[in-house]
Amino acid sequence: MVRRFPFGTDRPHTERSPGIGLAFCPECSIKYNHLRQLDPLVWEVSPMTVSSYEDSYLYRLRHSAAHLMAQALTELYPGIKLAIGPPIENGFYYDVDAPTTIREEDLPKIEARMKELSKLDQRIVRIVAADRNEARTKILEETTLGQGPEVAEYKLLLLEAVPEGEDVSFYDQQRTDRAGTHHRFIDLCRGPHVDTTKEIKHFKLMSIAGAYWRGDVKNKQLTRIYGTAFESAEELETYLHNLEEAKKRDHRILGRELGLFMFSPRVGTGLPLWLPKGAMLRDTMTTFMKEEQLKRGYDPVVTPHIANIKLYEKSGHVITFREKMFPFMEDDEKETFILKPMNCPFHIEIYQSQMRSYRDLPIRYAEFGTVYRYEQSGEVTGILRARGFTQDDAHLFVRPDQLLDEFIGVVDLMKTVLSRLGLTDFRARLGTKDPASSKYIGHDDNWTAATAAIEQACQKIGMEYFISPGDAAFYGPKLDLIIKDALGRDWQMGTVQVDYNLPERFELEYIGEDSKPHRPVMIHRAPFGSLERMIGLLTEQYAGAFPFWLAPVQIAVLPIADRHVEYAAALAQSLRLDHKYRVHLDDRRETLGKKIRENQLQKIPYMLIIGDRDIENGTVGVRSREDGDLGAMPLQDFLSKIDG
RNA sequence: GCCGAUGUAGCUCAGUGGUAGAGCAGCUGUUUCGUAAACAGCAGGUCACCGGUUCGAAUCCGGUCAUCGGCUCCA
Repeated sequence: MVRRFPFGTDRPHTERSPGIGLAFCPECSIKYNHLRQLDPLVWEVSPMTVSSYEDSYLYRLRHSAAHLMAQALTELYPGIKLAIGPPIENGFYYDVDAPTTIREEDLPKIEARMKELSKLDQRIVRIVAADRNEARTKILEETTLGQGPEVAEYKLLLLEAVPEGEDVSFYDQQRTDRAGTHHRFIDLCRGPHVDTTKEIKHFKLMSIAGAYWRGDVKNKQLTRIYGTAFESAEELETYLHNLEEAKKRDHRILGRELGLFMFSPRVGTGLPLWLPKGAMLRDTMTTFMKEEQLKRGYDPVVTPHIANIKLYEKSGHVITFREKMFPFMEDDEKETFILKPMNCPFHIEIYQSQMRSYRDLPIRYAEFGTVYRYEQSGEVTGILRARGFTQDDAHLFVRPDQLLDEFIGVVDLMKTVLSRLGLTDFRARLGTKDPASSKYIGHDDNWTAATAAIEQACQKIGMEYFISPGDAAFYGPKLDLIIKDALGRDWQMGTVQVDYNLPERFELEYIGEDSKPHRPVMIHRAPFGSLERMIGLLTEQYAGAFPFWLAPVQIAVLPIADRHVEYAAALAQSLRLDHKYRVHLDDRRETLGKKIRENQLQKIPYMLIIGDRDIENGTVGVRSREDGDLGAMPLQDFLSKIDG
């Protein structure tokens, strides 16, 4: 691909490796990797995609920024143990085991030292060890920079993890000062890096966090320092600005501003209270889903919020999730009850309440079931991760020969739902069993069959997915829809799970054509995932400006003066009763300007302004959320406008 | 649960050892208005909570709780 760029809008970012620069097209906001310069104005380029971020200059720059930070940390905190420091989606981090606590107030100091080190124009040189022994010696003698072998603790562990036959490389940041003394900072690293520290100019250290060595909670917790780096000051500035803007879209802020939901410490962590407008939103979404499900042959059921614990002992949930359940309701003399953490066992009970024939299947039980899970304190995040939430749950009991079609039907429903909600930016994740873990129940044969069913269904319906080992439910593999929030964090939304194991545990049966008992397969599914998480995410996606069909208030009627209130009230009531719109009458004695401002900030799709002229002519003054004042029009014209 | 940060009026925030502040919101009055904030007045806080240091603490120290950013986890 050859593309011509206006002079000055592109640039090779490193003279020493001209083949891998980056170009930016300002008109189309697309970044390109430039492959080759054909003449002064023309580069051969390829569009930069997510998968090639790893090959980009930016990726190397951030990786080098992590090393630069490690160098500063090594100087400022003698005895610090370096672990790993990779580039990540929006920057980089380095995990360290520091001799003293590093606080956020220390970041400016570290940043300042990085700036100095950057300016020293240290050459970054790749060194490949001849063999493992030499690598080991280098780690112990050179990367420790005379601080003693103990600072190499994590690097030695990393060396063991380098696959046999792969080069073991080091990157050395070296310079010679005016007195002629040679300085170096050498770190075990696969690379690649930029050529000199001077290239690392536009960076910022963002935050400090704890992170377990190798991501395992049983290991020591290290200190992780996050930073970001860009190729230009403008890009860094834009990134930081966008981050601030994204925070304004945070569902927790909009939830309060728009009157959707609230939390109260007197109620409890992670237990949302739904306010009138939020409750309206829930109703609209629930109604939509119920209608879709009725079209597709689901049967509604309703089950209690608590149950005898024995039910969950049988399902296997108590053993796996005891610590994540709300405290049990115990009475030594009587039964023990628990708040339900999920709905499956109830639907299984309903299935088992009578003999099922092969002719009855598939059976699809749907319920908006509110469940309670005692998430760890640090895990609760507004309504995206609450301790009480409502799943748009259903369980399908199907014959093995129906599994594929039923699974496809569910994926089709999910696609319908996503498209109706206007969510286009999602990924599908196939969570499979991690062979190394012992948390999974059931025979391998079942797991293989279930996983194959999902893959087959996805292929048939053209759903692209990526495989994530270890992300299965404990009873079966699953296909999850992953969507990002305003801050770019991934959230699991809708889910479909194929389950051979609970039917076995509960000894579910149906009588086949051959008059013999057979075992059904279960599909667990929730297209939204939960109402709470989906509403939180939609709030961020739309920045609170919900599409007309979802908006809790669709139309605000604004009388200009007291004498218009009666007419406006009648109009509002007619819109409610005759046209089934959700209408708010703003009859406060405020100026029109103020009412317009406030209803606009409430992101109401349409305002109808009523004054003398409108009453006289039978018109309404229409103001749209997106396009502002549309002027006066006959009511009928407004109605046909919003109907279309 | 762990690491780091934050907690002052309903909201957004100022106040670094000496009598708690502003804007918006609220209330009262005036204004009756044509497309993003009328005007005036009033009221509102155990400075998250508990303990300590001090003649004196919103401010310094310790603990607890909640929230935020991560880590781990997510049936």
